Amino acid sequence: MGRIPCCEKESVKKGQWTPEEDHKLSSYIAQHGTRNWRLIPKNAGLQRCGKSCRLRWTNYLRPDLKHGQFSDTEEQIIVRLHSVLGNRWSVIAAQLPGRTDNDVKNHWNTKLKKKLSGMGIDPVTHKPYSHLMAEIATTLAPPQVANLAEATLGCLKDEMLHLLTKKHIDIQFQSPNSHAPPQTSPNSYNITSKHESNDDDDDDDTIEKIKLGLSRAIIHEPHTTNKPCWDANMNGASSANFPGFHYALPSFGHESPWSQSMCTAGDQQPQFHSKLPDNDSEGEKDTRNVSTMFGPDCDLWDLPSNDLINPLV
DNA sequence: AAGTACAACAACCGCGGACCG
DNA sequence: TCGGTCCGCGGTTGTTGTACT
Repeated sequence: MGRIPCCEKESVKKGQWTPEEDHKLSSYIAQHGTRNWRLIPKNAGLQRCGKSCRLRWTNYLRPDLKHGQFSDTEEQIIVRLHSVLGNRWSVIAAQLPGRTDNDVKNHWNTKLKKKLSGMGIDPVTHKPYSHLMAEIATTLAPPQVANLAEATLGCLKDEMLHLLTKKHIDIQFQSPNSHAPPQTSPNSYNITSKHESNDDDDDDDTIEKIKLGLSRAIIHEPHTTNKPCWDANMNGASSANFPGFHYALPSFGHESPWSQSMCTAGDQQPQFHSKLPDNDSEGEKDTRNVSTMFGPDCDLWDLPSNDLINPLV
């Protein structure tokens, strides 16, 4: 025996709600409350599924909802809670008055995930990508590590070029030995890009410089110590993308962070920091060590109990 | 001005747990 | 204890608005 449908699918309307429907639903709920969602659409004169009514009310019509932009403080709370709770949007939303789980989820998927990725932080684990790569590397045999490293370089390079040039990119790896397959640890790379237009010389100069810089960065991992130098100074460019909240990204001199971590796997824990908001002041933010907040043994990242609006179970 | 790509938001869907008789 | 029903959650898809070419 299957699950019975929540409503008769044929007779219910779907899609965007009209102002008239909103008014009907709001008026009915103002008078009768939200008991029994199944009956609400029928009694309110709506050709909608009860589920759809509930969603419309909880996500949009409820009078206590905030509809504006998320503040920096709200974003910080989401990131911090997500690092511990994962995708438990309803629990996270419970800490943000006026925000719904749908709001939080959408904001995470459209903005915060990208911000973290842009900072070199994996939005799923909240660890630096370099750290993840190091963890993966410890589980693989050296040849597999080499292949993984090369594949990752390719992905990163593609994405960086795409972001930087916003033009069609066609990248070719070329080994100095033309007979050798590209995956055999090339000593040099030749990056070429196809542009859809050549009418802007200045723009192309810039792009060429970017490509050259990337090529150099990819080719050489020279002259630095094996120890990553985690940047305790929070003024890096990456954090500028996330005002009010800072993961300190590792600084490896001229090396790519992940490649350095591959060489120093298990060697040193990153010491990254986060600026957290004062309870009320947006302007003044204290700095705490995130290793205690995001580490495996963190106690809900030292969050003072009065930071939480609702108890977390 | 038109077409395209992308971002943001709104809504839907299916599942699982809670509740109740 | 069990089955039926309802509600809430999280993932996914659809729609709209905006920027860019």
